[in-house]
Amino acid sequence: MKSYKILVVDDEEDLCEILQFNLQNEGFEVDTAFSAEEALAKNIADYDLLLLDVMMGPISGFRMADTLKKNTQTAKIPVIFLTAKDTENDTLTGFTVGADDYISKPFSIKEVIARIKAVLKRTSNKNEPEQNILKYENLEISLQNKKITISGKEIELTKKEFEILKLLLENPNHVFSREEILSRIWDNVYVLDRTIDVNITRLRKKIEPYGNNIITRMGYGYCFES
Amino acid sequence: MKSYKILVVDDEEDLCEILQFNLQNEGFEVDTAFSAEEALAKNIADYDLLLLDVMMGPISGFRMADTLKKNTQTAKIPVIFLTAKDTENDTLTGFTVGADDYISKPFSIKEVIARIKAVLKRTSNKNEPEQNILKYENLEISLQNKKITISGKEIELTKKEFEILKLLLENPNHVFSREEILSRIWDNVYVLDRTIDVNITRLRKKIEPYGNNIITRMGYGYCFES
DNA sequence: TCCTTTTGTAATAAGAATGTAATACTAAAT
DNA sequence: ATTTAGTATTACATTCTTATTACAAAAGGA
Repeated sequence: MKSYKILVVDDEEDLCEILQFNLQNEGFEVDTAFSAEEALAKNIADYDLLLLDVMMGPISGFRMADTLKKNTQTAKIPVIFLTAKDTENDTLTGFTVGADDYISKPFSIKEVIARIKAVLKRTSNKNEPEQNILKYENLEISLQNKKITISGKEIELTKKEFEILKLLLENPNHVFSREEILSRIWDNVYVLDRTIDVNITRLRKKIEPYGNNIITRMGYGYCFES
Repeated sequence: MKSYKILVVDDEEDLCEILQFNLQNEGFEVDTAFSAEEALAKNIADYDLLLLDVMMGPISGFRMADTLKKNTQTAKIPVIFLTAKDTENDTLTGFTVGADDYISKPFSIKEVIARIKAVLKRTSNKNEPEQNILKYENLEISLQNKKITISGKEIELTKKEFEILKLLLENPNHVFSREEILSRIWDNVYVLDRTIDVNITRLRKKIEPYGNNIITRMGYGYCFES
């Protein structure tokens, strides 16, 4: 069984060592960094989990996590924050940045280990079945599958049909002009407006009985009406 | 002023009643359900806010909220979780599921009411941050929908009718000459002045009882009088 | 490559929106 | 009062917009 790699980032060097020692004892691979800058110099994508101190140096743990969340390669790496500050406000900020857990100092090593294991367990499951599903009544559209089901029955849509339905369903009751649909879904915009009509017709037919939810707004365009 | 509809879901029936009684006293409309299943049987989309117990029956409040967030019709309804468990872990799940607030039992009714009002205030701005709605009394015109409603009842307008109403309503009490209306709404200006009259007539008829608000200024044009 | 599927186009049909003209009103002006 | 200019209303004609169909052209897979 592959061992997990953990990066500990904290400006208290003693604490880093203590954590490193104990976590290695638990079978994790552990690296440490004493500042966000030092951490960011490493290849973060290699790690399976980050332990970030909130209060340190010029770049706080929050800001560091924020940065990582914006990078596709590191966005999904679970983060546990370590902090002495225990105000609600901080807790909240941590969450908005996508913290997977939050540990207040002082903490027991046992607690840290338990949390780490919990987070790893949770996220290892999560990585796969990323359920991006849009629903309207019995109409479910799965963004990862590019498939839709109606009352559980699978319906095959072509790419264009799918994209149109997705666009409309993401903004129910919003009227999209043909120009808007074209520019959002087509790469080359050199197709006729009538093309949209045809695709709408095809889509409507396939998603019965929800075809009627795609409404024509004469002179304006189309919208999905809920 | 319309009162907000709140759904309370908790397996402690006593608590439900207490909340219902107190919230009704505050002027809310309140329904209760004693399980997620019971709640889901209702038309959730009707409610303006949900109070969800975390720990109940086979479907937890978290899972219920999760389900709702995936449905276009219910995704934007604010959720406040009620829980006896005050562990950080639960708090976390609550946020990821899109909780708008989080109240730990035991709580004071005053606190609950305050939180509800805060959340409603926050989200009521958010729900239609698209100031795409023009209003005059019970006449609402939604710019993204290209639709209008009168006392909640939907009225179908044609494009020209809609554009005229929009123009007038955006500038109440301003008299627009036929020339001005033409140049603003018509692409080719090669139509007769009388065309406006006809469109005004049609519009007036459709927006009863607000037809009379579109005033004729003899020799000048039309305006919407408020 | 051949075959299948997707996608775009063109032609036509259907339907809705809009414009026009004829006529009836209405309010101001003489 | 009568006239007149401006407006309302109606029915009808026209024009626009969309729906539908069949077919052609790309795009993709085996």
